[in-house]
Amino acid sequence: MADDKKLPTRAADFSAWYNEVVLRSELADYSPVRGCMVIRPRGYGIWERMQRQLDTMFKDTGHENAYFPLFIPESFLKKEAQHVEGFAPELAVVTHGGGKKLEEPLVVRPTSETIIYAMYAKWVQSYRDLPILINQWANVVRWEMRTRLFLRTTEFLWQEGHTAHATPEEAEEETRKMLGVYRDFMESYMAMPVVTGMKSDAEKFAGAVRTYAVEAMMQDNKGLQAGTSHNLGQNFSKAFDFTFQTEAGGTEYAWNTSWGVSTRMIGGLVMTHGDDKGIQVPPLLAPIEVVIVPIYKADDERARMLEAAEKVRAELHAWERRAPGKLRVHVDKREGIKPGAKYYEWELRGIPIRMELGPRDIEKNQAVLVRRDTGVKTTVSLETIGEDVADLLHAIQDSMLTAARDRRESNSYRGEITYERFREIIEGPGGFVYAGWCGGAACEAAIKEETKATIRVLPDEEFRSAEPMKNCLKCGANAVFEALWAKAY
RNA sequence: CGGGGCGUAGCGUAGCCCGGUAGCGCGCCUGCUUCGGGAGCAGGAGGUCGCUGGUUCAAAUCCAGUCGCCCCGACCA
Repeated sequence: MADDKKLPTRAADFSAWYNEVVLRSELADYSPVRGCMVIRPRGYGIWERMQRQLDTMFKDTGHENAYFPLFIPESFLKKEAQHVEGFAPELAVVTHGGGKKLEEPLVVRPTSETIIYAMYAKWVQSYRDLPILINQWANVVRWEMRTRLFLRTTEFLWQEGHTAHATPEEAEEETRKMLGVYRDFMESYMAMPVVTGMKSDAEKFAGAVRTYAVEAMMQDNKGLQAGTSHNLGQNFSKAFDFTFQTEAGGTEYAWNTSWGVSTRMIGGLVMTHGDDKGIQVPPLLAPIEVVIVPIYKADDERARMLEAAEKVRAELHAWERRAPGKLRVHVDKREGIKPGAKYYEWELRGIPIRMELGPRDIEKNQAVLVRRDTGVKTTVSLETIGEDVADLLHAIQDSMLTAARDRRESNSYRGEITYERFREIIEGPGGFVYAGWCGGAACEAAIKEETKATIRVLPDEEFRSAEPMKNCLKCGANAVFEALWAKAY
Protein backbone atom coordinates (compact mmCIF):
# COMPACT_ATOMS: atom_id res chain seq x y z
CA MET A 1 0.00 0.00 0.00
CA ALA A 2 2.78 2.40 0.82
CA ASP A 3 4.48 1.05 -2.26
CA ASP A 4 2.14 2.60 -4.78
CA LYS A 5 3.01 5.96 -3.27
CA LYS A 6 6.65 5.46 -4.07
CA LEU A 7 8.21 6.43 -7.35
CA PRO A 8 10.12 4.00 -9.51
CA THR A 9 13.79 4.60 -8.73
CA ARG A 10 16.16 6.25 -11.15
CA ALA A 11 18.55 3.34 -10.83
CA ALA A 12 15.94 0.71 -11.64
CA ASP A 13 14.34 2.41 -14.63
CA PHE A 14 15.30 5.97 -15.40
CA SER A 15 12.77 6.36 -18.15
CA ALA A 16 9.87 5.11 -16.01
CA TRP A 17 11.04 7.33 -13.19
CA TYR A 18 11.06 10.35 -15.50
CA ASN A 19 7.55 9.77 -16.80
CA GLU A 20 6.13 9.12 -13.34
CA VAL A 21 7.80 12.05 -11.72
CA VAL A 22 6.60 14.46 -14.39
CA LEU A 23 3.04 13.20 -14.11
CA ARG A 24 2.92 12.91 -10.34
CA SER A 25 4.55 16.22 -9.60
CA GLU A 26 1.82 17.65 -11.82
CA LEU A 27 4.15 19.37 -14.23
CA ALA A 28 2.29 17.94 -17.19
CA ASP A 29 -0.16 15.36 -18.42
CA TYR A 30 -0.75 13.54 -21.67
CA SER A 31 -3.31 15.06 -23.99
CA PRO A 32 -5.90 13.13 -25.96
CA VAL A 33 -3.77 13.74 -29.05
CA ARG A 34 -0.84 11.42 -29.40
CA GLY A 35 2.47 13.15 -28.84
CA CYS A 36 0.97 16.27 -27.34
CA MET A 37 1.04 17.28 -23.71
CA VAL A 38 -0.77 19.59 -21.36
CA ILE A 39 1.55 21.76 -19.31
CA ARG A 40 -0.13 22.03 -15.93
CA PRO A 41 0.17 25.04 -13.62
CA ARG A 42 3.15 23.64 -11.70
CA GLY A 43 5.00 23.14 -14.96
CA TYR A 44 3.82 26.32 -16.59
CA GLY A 45 4.82 28.29 -13.50
CA ILE A 46 8.39 27.16 -14.06
CA TRP A 47 8.14 28.06 -17.74
CA GLU A 48 6.83 31.50 -16.85
CA ARG A 49 9.81 32.13 -14.62
CA MET A 50 12.15 30.87 -17.32
CA GLN A 51 10.47 33.16 -19.81
CA ARG A 52 10.58 36.16 -17.55
CA GLN A 53 14.29 35.77 -16.89
CA LEU A 54 15.29 34.99 -20.46
CA ASP A 55 13.13 37.79 -21.74
CA THR A 56 14.95 40.21 -19.45
CA MET A 57 18.27 38.90 -20.70
CA PHE A 58 17.18 39.28 -24.32
CA LYS A 59 16.03 42.83 -23.71
CA ASP A 60 19.28 43.59 -21.94
CA THR A 61 21.15 42.50 -25.05
CA GLY A 62 19.10 44.80 -27.24
CA HIS A 63 16.35 42.55 -28.55
CA GLU A 64 12.65 43.28 -28.94
CA ASN A 65 9.73 40.91 -29.03
CA ALA A 66 7.39 40.51 -31.97
CA TYR A 67 4.99 37.87 -33.19
CA PHE A 68 4.86 36.13 -36.54
CA PRO A 69 1.99 33.90 -37.64
CA LEU A 70 1.52 30.20 -37.01
CA PHE A 71 0.79 29.45 -40.66
CA ILE A 72 3.48 29.59 -43.30
CA PRO A 73 2.88 29.15 -47.03
CA GLU A 74 4.24 25.78 -48.02
CA SER A 75 6.22 27.37 -50.82
CA PHE A 76 8.23 29.41 -48.30
CA LEU A 77 9.61 26.30 -46.66
CA LYS A 78 10.79 25.07 -50.00
CA LYS A 79 12.88 28.11 -50.80
CA GLU A 80 15.88 27.08 -48.75
CA ALA A 81 16.96 23.63 -49.96
CA GLN A 82 18.68 22.34 -46.81
CA HIS A 83 15.97 23.75 -44.63
CA VAL A 84 13.10 22.04 -46.40
CA GLU A 85 15.01 18.80 -46.56
CA GLY A 86 15.57 18.93 -42.84
CA PHE A 87 11.98 19.66 -41.91
CA ALA A 88 9.86 18.05 -44.61
CA PRO A 89 9.37 14.76 -42.76
CA GLU A 90 8.00 16.42 -39.68
CA LEU A 91 5.65 19.06 -41.03
CA ALA A 92 2.00 19.37 -40.16
CA VAL A 93 0.23 20.76 -43.22
CA VAL A 94 -3.17 22.41 -43.35
CA THR A 95 -4.95 21.65 -46.60
CA HIS A 96 -8.45 22.85 -45.81
CA GLY A 97 -9.89 26.01 -44.33
CA GLY A 98 -13.42 27.24 -43.98
CA GLY A 99 -14.66 24.00 -45.46
CA LYS A 100 -12.73 24.50 -48.69
CA LYS A 101 -9.54 23.07 -50.04
CA LEU A 102 -6.83 25.73 -49.93
CA GLU A 103 -5.14 26.98 -53.10
CA GLU A 104 -1.80 26.52 -51.40
CA PRO A 105 -1.33 24.31 -48.35
CA LEU A 106 -0.23 26.06 -45.17
CA VAL A 107 2.50 24.64 -43.03
CA VAL A 108 2.17 24.90 -39.29
CA ARG A 109 5.52 26.44 -38.36
CA PRO A 110 8.19 24.00 -37.26
CA THR A 111 10.37 27.12 -36.83
CA SER A 112 9.95 30.56 -38.33
CA GLU A 113 13.05 31.39 -40.36
CA THR A 114 11.21 31.47 -43.67
CA ILE A 115 8.36 33.75 -42.76
CA ILE A 116 10.58 36.00 -40.70
CA TYR A 117 13.29 36.56 -43.28
CA ALA A 118 10.64 37.07 -45.92
CA MET A 119 9.29 39.91 -43.79
CA TYR A 120 12.71 41.33 -42.98
CA ALA A 121 13.39 41.50 -46.71
CA LYS A 122 10.40 43.78 -46.96
CA TRP A 123 11.39 45.98 -44.04
CA VAL A 124 15.06 46.54 -44.76
CA GLN A 125 16.41 48.77 -47.51
CA SER A 126 19.68 50.11 -46.23
CA TYR A 127 22.44 49.17 -43.85
CA ARG A 128 20.95 51.90 -41.67
CA ASP A 129 17.98 49.60 -41.04
CA LEU A 130 20.29 46.99 -39.59
CA PRO A 131 20.71 45.23 -37.31
CA ILE A 132 17.27 43.80 -36.69
CA LEU A 133 17.17 42.11 -33.32
CA ILE A 134 13.84 40.39 -32.80
CA ASN A 135 12.70 37.56 -30.60
CA GLN A 136 9.38 35.80 -30.51
CA TRP A 137 7.76 33.56 -27.92
CA ALA A 138 5.71 30.98 -29.75
CA ASN A 139 4.52 27.44 -30.15
CA VAL A 140 5.83 25.26 -32.95
CA VAL A 141 4.84 21.87 -34.31
CA ARG A 142 7.09 19.05 -35.43
CA TRP A 143 5.55 15.71 -36.22
CA GLU A 144 8.04 13.54 -34.38
CA MET A 145 7.90 9.79 -34.61
CA ARG A 146 8.53 9.29 -30.97
CA THR A 147 7.67 11.74 -28.25
CA ARG A 148 8.47 12.20 -24.58
CA LEU A 149 7.00 14.62 -22.07
CA PHE A 150 8.84 17.95 -22.35
CA LEU A 151 11.82 16.44 -24.17
CA ARG A 152 10.14 15.94 -27.49
CA THR A 153 6.49 16.65 -28.06
CA THR A 154 4.60 17.31 -31.25
CA GLU A 155 3.82 20.84 -30.21
CA PHE A 156 6.13 22.72 -27.90
CA LEU A 157 6.68 26.22 -26.59
CA TRP A 158 9.86 28.07 -27.23
CA GLN A 159 11.46 31.33 -28.08
CA GLU A 160 13.18 31.98 -31.35
CA GLY A 161 15.44 34.93 -31.85
CA HIS A 162 16.00 36.07 -35.42
CA THR A 163 18.50 38.74 -36.25
CA ALA A 164 19.84 40.36 -39.37
CA HIS A 165 23.19 42.08 -39.67
CA ALA A 166 25.25 44.01 -42.16
CA THR A 167 28.40 41.97 -41.72
CA PRO A 168 29.30 38.33 -41.15
CA GLU A 169 31.43 39.31 -38.18
CA GLU A 170 28.50 40.93 -36.49
CA ALA A 171 26.30 37.90 -37.14
CA GLU A 172 28.92 35.60 -35.70
CA GLU A 173 29.26 37.81 -32.66
CA GLU A 174 25.50 37.73 -32.13
CA THR A 175 25.41 33.95 -32.49
CA ARG A 176 28.10 33.53 -29.87
CA LYS A 177 26.62 36.17 -27.60
CA MET A 178 23.26 34.45 -27.41
CA LEU A 179 24.87 31.10 -26.77
CA GLY A 180 26.52 32.81 -23.83
CA VAL A 181 23.17 34.12 -22.63
CA TYR A 182 21.80 30.58 -22.68
CA ARG A 183 24.76 29.26 -20.80
CA ASP A 184 24.45 31.96 -18.18
CA PHE A 185 20.75 31.30 -17.79
CA MET A 186 21.14 27.56 -17.50
CA GLU A 187 23.92 27.75 -14.96
CA SER A 188 22.74 30.70 -12.91
CA TYR A 189 19.02 30.00 -12.92
CA MET A 190 18.50 26.34 -13.77
CA ALA A 191 21.61 25.28 -11.82
CA MET A 192 22.33 23.12 -14.83
CA PRO A 193 25.93 23.22 -16.05
CA VAL A 194 26.44 23.04 -19.79
CA VAL A 195 29.24 22.51 -22.24
CA THR A 196 29.25 25.04 -25.04
CA GLY A 197 30.57 24.39 -28.48
CA MET A 198 29.98 24.02 -32.17
CA LYS A 199 27.98 21.30 -33.87
CA SER A 200 29.53 19.06 -36.48
CA ASP A 201 28.18 19.45 -40.01
CA ALA A 202 26.13 16.32 -39.58
CA GLU A 203 24.44 17.69 -36.47
CA LYS A 204 23.92 21.31 -37.44
CA PHE A 205 20.59 22.99 -38.11
CA ALA A 206 19.12 22.54 -41.57
CA GLY A 207 19.94 25.83 -43.28
CA ALA A 208 22.68 27.06 -40.96
CA VAL A 209 26.29 27.77 -41.79
CA ARG A 210 27.31 26.99 -38.23
CA THR A 211 25.33 25.79 -35.25
CA TYR A 212 26.44 26.24 -31.69
CA ALA A 213 24.82 24.45 -28.80
CA VAL A 214 24.77 24.08 -25.05
CA GLU A 215 24.85 20.48 -23.92
CA ALA A 216 23.92 19.26 -20.45
CA MET A 217 24.38 15.86 -18.86
CA MET A 218 21.37 14.12 -17.45
CA GLN A 219 21.48 11.69 -14.53
CA ASP A 220 21.45 8.67 -16.79
CA ASN A 221 24.66 10.09 -18.27
CA LYS A 222 23.04 10.93 -21.57
CA GLY A 223 23.41 14.33 -23.14
CA LEU A 224 20.62 16.82 -23.62
CA GLN A 225 20.91 19.59 -26.15
CA ALA A 226 19.38 22.39 -24.15
CA GLY A 227 19.71 25.30 -26.55
CA THR A 228 21.04 26.19 -29.96
CA SER A 229 22.33 29.29 -31.68
CA HIS A 230 22.79 29.36 -35.42
CA ASN A 231 24.84 31.50 -37.71
CA LEU A 232 22.70 31.34 -40.83
CA GLY A 233 25.11 33.27 -43.00
CA GLN A 234 23.30 34.44 -46.11
CA ASN A 235 21.45 31.19 -46.74
CA PHE A 236 18.03 32.55 -45.93
CA SER A 237 18.61 36.05 -47.17
CA LYS A 238 19.51 34.58 -50.56
CA ALA A 239 16.46 32.35 -50.54
CA PHE A 240 14.20 35.29 -49.69
CA ASP A 241 16.02 37.99 -51.57
CA PHE A 242 16.75 39.82 -48.37
CA THR A 243 19.21 42.50 -49.50
CA PHE A 244 20.27 45.91 -48.29
CA GLN A 245 22.20 48.81 -49.66
CA THR A 246 25.68 49.05 -48.18
CA GLU A 247 27.39 52.17 -46.97
CA ALA A 248 29.48 52.10 -50.12
CA GLY A 249 26.35 52.05 -52.24
CA GLY A 250 26.41 48.43 -53.33
CA THR A 251 23.84 45.73 -52.65
CA GLU A 252 24.45 42.84 -50.31
CA TYR A 253 22.52 39.97 -48.80
CA ALA A 254 21.96 40.31 -45.07
CA TRP A 255 23.69 38.07 -42.53
CA ASN A 256 21.31 36.28 -40.22
CA THR A 257 21.25 34.39 -36.96
CA SER A 258 18.62 32.43 -35.10
CA TRP A 259 18.64 30.96 -31.62
CA GLY A 260 16.18 29.15 -29.43
CA VAL A 261 15.39 27.34 -26.24
CA SER A 262 12.20 25.51 -25.44
CA THR A 263 10.07 23.84 -22.79
CA ARG A 264 12.52 20.99 -23.25
CA MET A 265 14.56 22.80 -20.60
CA ILE A 266 11.96 21.73 -18.06
CA GLY A 267 12.73 18.11 -18.92
CA GLY A 268 16.39 18.95 -18.45
CA LEU A 269 15.64 20.43 -15.07
CA VAL A 270 13.84 17.27 -14.00
CA MET A 271 16.59 14.96 -15.22
CA THR A 272 19.35 17.12 -13.76
CA HIS A 273 18.01 17.64 -10.26
CA GLY A 274 15.27 15.10 -9.64
CA ASP A 275 15.80 12.30 -7.15
CA ASP A 276 13.87 9.27 -5.97
CA LYS A 277 11.63 11.51 -3.90
CA GLY A 278 10.56 13.68 -6.82
CA ILE A 279 11.63 16.71 -8.77
CA GLN A 280 13.75 19.53 -7.44
CA VAL A 281 13.18 23.05 -8.64
CA PRO A 282 16.03 25.51 -8.14
CA PRO A 283 14.87 28.46 -6.02
CA LEU A 284 15.24 31.04 -8.77
CA LEU A 285 12.76 29.17 -10.96
CA ALA A 286 10.47 27.84 -8.27
CA PRO A 287 6.95 29.25 -8.35
CA ILE A 288 6.89 28.44 -4.64
CA GLU A 289 10.20 28.72 -2.81
CA VAL A 290 9.00 28.00 0.69
CA VAL A 291 6.08 25.94 1.85
CA ILE A 292 4.96 26.35 5.43
CA VAL A 293 3.41 23.29 7.02
CA PRO A 294 1.63 24.21 10.23
CA ILE A 295 1.53 21.53 12.90
CA TYR A 296 -1.24 21.32 15.45
CA LYS A 297 -3.47 19.02 17.44
CA ALA A 298 -6.63 20.55 18.79
CA ASP A 299 -8.80 23.04 16.94
CA ASP A 300 -7.75 26.04 19.00
CA GLU A 301 -4.15 25.10 18.34
CA ARG A 302 -4.89 24.85 14.66
CA ALA A 303 -6.21 28.39 14.60
CA ARG A 304 -3.14 29.65 16.42
CA MET A 305 -0.72 27.85 14.12
CA LEU A 306 -2.45 29.01 10.96
CA GLU A 307 -2.34 32.53 12.25
CA ALA A 308 1.35 32.20 13.06
CA ALA A 309 2.06 30.64 9.65
CA GLU A 310 0.22 33.42 7.92
CA LYS A 311 2.19 35.97 9.85
CA VAL A 312 5.47 34.37 8.85
CA ARG A 313 4.33 34.18 5.26
CA ALA A 314 3.50 37.87 5.23
CA GLU A 315 6.81 38.70 6.82
CA LEU A 316 8.74 36.66 4.27
CA HIS A 317 6.73 38.11 1.47
CA ALA A 318 7.53 41.60 2.63
CA TRP A 319 11.20 40.85 3.06
CA GLU A 320 13.30 42.42 0.30
CA ARG A 321 16.18 40.24 -0.55
CA ARG A 322 19.33 41.08 -2.46
CA ALA A 323 17.90 40.12 -5.79
CA PRO A 324 14.69 41.94 -6.58
CA GLY A 325 11.44 40.10 -6.06
CA LYS A 326 9.49 38.87 -3.12
CA LEU A 327 9.95 35.54 -1.44
CA ARG A 328 7.31 33.19 -2.79
CA VAL A 329 5.72 31.42 0.14
CA HIS A 330 2.77 29.06 0.39
CA VAL A 331 1.01 27.98 3.55
CA ASP A 332 -0.39 24.46 3.34
CA LYS A 333 -3.62 24.93 5.24
CA ARG A 334 -5.30 21.72 4.16
CA GLU A 335 -7.12 19.91 6.91
CA GLY A 336 -7.30 16.19 7.41
CA ILE A 337 -3.87 15.52 5.95
CA LYS A 338 -1.11 14.73 8.39
CA PRO A 339 2.05 16.81 8.26
CA GLY A 340 4.10 13.82 7.17
CA ALA A 341 1.89 13.30 4.13
CA LYS A 342 2.33 16.95 3.23
CA TYR A 343 6.10 16.62 3.50
CA TYR A 344 6.15 13.79 0.97
CA GLU A 345 3.92 15.71 -1.37
CA TRP A 346 5.99 18.89 -1.35
CA GLU A 347 9.16 16.89 -1.75
CA LEU A 348 7.64 15.24 -4.83
CA ARG A 349 6.91 18.70 -6.18
CA GLY A 350 10.40 19.91 -5.50
CA ILE A 351 9.76 22.98 -3.34
CA PRO A 352 13.24 24.12 -2.21
CA ILE A 353 12.45 24.81 1.46
CA ARG A 354 9.86 23.37 3.77
CA MET A 355 9.15 25.23 6.98
CA GLU A 356 7.62 23.31 9.84
CA LEU A 357 5.82 25.48 12.32
CA GLY A 358 4.34 23.90 15.43
CA PRO A 359 3.40 24.81 19.00
CA ARG A 360 6.87 23.97 20.28
CA ASP A 361 8.39 26.33 17.71
CA ILE A 362 6.05 29.18 18.42
CA GLU A 363 6.78 28.84 22.10
CA LYS A 364 10.46 29.30 21.36
CA ASN A 365 9.88 31.89 18.63
CA GLN A 366 11.52 29.67 16.02
CA ALA A 367 10.81 27.58 12.95
CA VAL A 368 12.31 24.45 11.45
CA LEU A 369 13.65 24.74 7.89
CA VAL A 370 14.25 21.65 5.79
CA ARG A 371 16.23 21.78 2.56
CA ARG A 372 14.81 19.79 -0.32
CA ASP A 373 18.20 19.14 -1.86
CA THR A 374 20.05 17.74 1.16
CA GLY A 375 17.22 17.03 3.57
CA VAL A 376 19.13 18.91 6.27
CA LYS A 377 17.01 20.46 9.01
CA THR A 378 17.91 23.67 10.78
CA THR A 379 16.14 25.64 13.45
CA VAL A 380 16.03 29.38 13.00
CA SER A 381 14.70 32.27 15.02
CA LEU A 382 11.57 34.01 13.76
CA GLU A 383 13.38 37.27 14.42
CA THR A 384 15.76 36.67 11.51
CA ILE A 385 13.57 34.44 9.40
CA GLY A 386 13.65 36.59 6.27
CA GLU A 387 17.38 36.71 6.08
CA ASP A 388 17.81 33.07 7.06
CA VAL A 389 15.41 31.86 4.43
CA ALA A 390 16.93 34.08 1.76
CA ASP A 391 20.42 32.86 2.64
CA LEU A 392 19.31 29.27 2.58
CA LEU A 393 17.66 29.67 -0.81
CA HIS A 394 20.87 31.18 -2.07
CA ALA A 395 22.86 28.28 -0.68
CA ILE A 396 20.49 25.74 -2.22
CA GLN A 397 20.73 27.40 -5.62
CA ASP A 398 24.54 27.27 -5.40
CA SER A 399 24.84 23.76 -4.15
CA MET A 400 22.44 22.43 -6.77
CA LEU A 401 24.73 23.77 -9.46
CA THR A 402 27.81 22.42 -7.73
CA ALA A 403 26.25 19.00 -7.27
CA ALA A 404 25.22 18.87 -10.92
CA ARG A 405 28.65 19.97 -12.07
CA ASP A 406 30.39 17.41 -9.86
CA ARG A 407 28.15 14.68 -11.20
CA ARG A 408 28.89 15.70 -14.76
CA GLU A 409 32.62 15.84 -14.20
CA SER A 410 32.75 12.47 -12.49
CA ASN A 411 31.04 10.98 -15.52
CA SER A 412 33.25 12.71 -18.06
CA TYR A 413 36.25 11.04 -19.63
CA ARG A 414 39.23 12.89 -20.95
CA GLY A 415 42.58 12.07 -22.43
CA GLU A 416 43.72 9.70 -25.13
CA ILE A 417 41.37 6.77 -25.38
CA THR A 418 41.11 3.59 -27.42
CA TYR A 419 38.00 2.87 -29.40
CA GLU A 420 37.46 -0.28 -27.34
CA ARG A 421 37.52 1.68 -24.11
CA PHE A 422 35.25 4.27 -25.66
CA ARG A 423 32.70 1.59 -26.51
CA GLU A 424 32.90 0.20 -23.00
CA ILE A 425 32.01 3.57 -21.59
CA ILE A 426 29.28 4.41 -24.05
CA GLU A 427 27.68 0.99 -23.93
CA GLY A 428 28.16 0.69 -20.19
CA PRO A 429 27.71 3.55 -17.75
CA GLY A 430 27.55 6.25 -20.44
CA GLY A 431 28.91 9.73 -19.99
CA PHE A 432 30.71 12.50 -21.83
CA VAL A 433 33.79 11.34 -23.66
CA TYR A 434 36.23 13.96 -24.92
CA ALA A 435 38.18 12.45 -27.78
CA GLY A 436 40.07 13.34 -30.90
CA TRP A 437 38.30 13.46 -34.25
CA CYS A 438 39.81 13.69 -37.70
CA GLY A 439 36.87 15.76 -38.87
CA GLY A 440 35.74 13.09 -41.30
CA ALA A 441 32.02 12.50 -41.69
CA ALA A 442 32.73 8.81 -42.27
CA CYS A 443 34.28 8.31 -38.84
CA GLU A 444 31.47 10.26 -37.22
CA ALA A 445 28.83 8.19 -38.99
CA ALA A 446 30.56 4.91 -38.23
CA ILE A 447 30.78 5.70 -34.54
CA LYS A 448 27.14 6.67 -34.45
CA GLU A 449 26.20 3.50 -36.27
CA GLU A 450 28.26 1.27 -34.00
CA THR A 451 27.67 2.87 -30.62
CA LYS A 452 24.70 5.27 -30.93
CA ALA A 453 26.96 7.99 -29.60
CA THR A 454 27.10 11.28 -31.48
CA ILE A 455 29.25 14.35 -31.36
CA ARG A 456 27.34 16.57 -29.02
CA VAL A 457 29.60 19.56 -29.59
CA LEU A 458 33.11 20.42 -30.59
CA PRO A 459 33.71 22.06 -27.24
CA ASP A 460 34.77 25.66 -26.87
CA GLU A 461 38.30 26.19 -25.65
CA GLU A 462 37.39 26.48 -22.00
CA PHE A 463 35.95 22.95 -22.02
CA ARG A 464 38.72 21.33 -23.97
CA SER A 465 41.30 19.08 -22.39
CA ALA A 466 44.61 20.46 -21.22
CA GLU A 467 46.53 18.35 -23.69
CA PRO A 468 45.47 18.70 -27.32
CA MET A 469 44.06 15.47 -28.77
CA LYS A 470 46.49 13.65 -31.03
CA ASN A 471 44.51 11.03 -32.87
CA CYS A 472 41.04 10.39 -34.20
CA LEU A 473 39.10 8.08 -31.95
CA LYS A 474 38.02 5.99 -34.90
CA CYS A 475 40.60 6.04 -37.68
CA GLY A 476 43.69 7.04 -35.72
CA ALA A 477 44.61 9.79 -38.17
CA ASN A 478 45.70 13.16 -36.84
CA ALA A 479 42.99 14.75 -34.75
CA VAL A 480 41.70 18.01 -36.16
CA PHE A 481 39.13 18.57 -33.41
CA GLU A 482 38.45 17.57 -29.87
CA ALA A 483 34.89 16.28 -29.84
CA LEU A 484 32.50 15.64 -26.98
CA TRP A 485 30.85 12.28 -27.59
CA ALA A 486 27.79 10.94 -25.82
CA LYS A 487 24.50 9.24 -26.31
CA ALA A 488 21.84 11.89 -26.31
CA TYR A 489 18.14 12.59 -26.06
C1' C B 1 7.07 1.99 -39.61
C1' G B 2 9.31 -2.69 -36.96
C1' G B 3 9.36 -5.19 -32.03
C1' G B 4 7.08 -5.58 -27.01
C1' G B 5 3.17 -4.41 -23.55
C1' C B 6 -1.51 -2.57 -21.98
C1' G B 7 -6.88 -0.87 -22.30
C1' U B 8 -11.92 -3.25 -16.11
C1' A B 9 -14.42 3.34 -10.95
C1' G B 10 -10.31 9.41 -10.73
C1' C B 11 -5.44 6.30 -10.25
C1' G B 12 -3.19 1.28 -9.72
C1' U B 13 -4.96 -3.45 -10.44
C1' A B 14 -7.60 -8.85 -9.67
C1' G B 15 -10.90 -11.66 -12.44
C1' C B 16 -9.85 -13.88 -18.55
C1' C B 17 -6.63 -20.26 -19.48
C1' C B 18 -11.60 -23.08 -17.19
C1' G B 19 -18.07 -18.09 -19.89
C1' G B 20 -22.84 -17.82 -15.08
C1' U B 21 -24.99 -10.56 -13.25
C1' A B 22 -17.34 -7.25 -11.19
C1' G B 23 -13.61 -7.56 -6.57
C1' C B 24 -9.35 -5.22 -3.99
C1' G B 25 -5.94 -1.06 -2.73
C1' C B 26 -5.26 4.15 -3.11
C1' G B 27 -8.04 8.44 -3.83
C1' C B 28 -13.01 10.87 -3.14
C1' C B 29 -17.64 12.20 0.22
C1' U B 30 -19.88 12.28 5.57
C1' G B 31 -19.03 11.80 10.84
C1' C B 32 -16.01 11.04 15.18
C1' U B 33 -11.15 10.48 17.06
C1' U B 34 -6.26 12.04 15.21
C1' C B 35 -2.13 15.53 13.61
C1' G B 36 6.41 17.09 14.92
C1' G B 37 7.53 11.97 8.39
C1' G B 38 2.56 8.79 4.10
C1' A B 39 -3.66 8.45 10.46
C1' G B 40 -7.70 5.08 12.61
C1' C B 41 -12.70 3.55 12.85
C1' A B 42 -17.67 3.67 10.90
C1' G B 43 -20.77 4.80 6.92
C1' G B 44 -21.10 6.20 1.61
C1' A B 45 -20.74 7.63 -3.74
C1' G B 46 -18.58 5.93 -8.09
C1' G B 47 -17.85 0.87 -13.52
C1' U B 48 -22.06 0.90 -21.04
C1' C B 49 -15.12 -4.06 -18.41
C1' G B 50 -11.64 0.79 -25.19
C1' C B 51 -14.99 0.15 -29.55
C1' U B 52 -17.65 -2.99 -33.35
C1' G B 53 -19.34 -7.49 -34.81
C1' G B 54 -19.68 -12.85 -34.04
C1' U B 55 -20.33 -17.66 -31.12
C1' U B 56 -23.66 -18.86 -26.86
C1' C B 57 -29.55 -19.59 -23.07
C1' A B 58 -25.59 -16.43 -21.02
C1' A B 59 -19.37 -12.77 -22.83
C1' A B 60 -14.84 -8.60 -18.91
C1' U B 61 -13.83 -13.87 -20.02
C1' C B 62 -14.05 -17.39 -26.36
C1' C B 63 -13.41 -15.69 -31.89
C1' A B 64 -12.68 -11.80 -35.69
C1' G B 65 -11.90 -6.94 -36.61
C1' U B 66 -10.90 -2.01 -35.10
C1' C B 67 -9.25 2.26 -32.22
C1' G B 68 -6.06 4.24 -28.64
C1' C B 69 -2.01 4.60 -25.34
C1' C B 70 2.80 3.36 -23.22
C1' C B 71 7.78 1.20 -23.70
C1' C B 72 12.11 -0.30 -26.91
C1' G B 73 14.37 0.89 -32.01
C1' A B 74 15.03 3.92 -36.82
C1' C B 75 14.33 10.51 -37.27
C1' C B 76 14.77 15.12 -34.27
C1' A B 77 15.07 20.76 -30.02
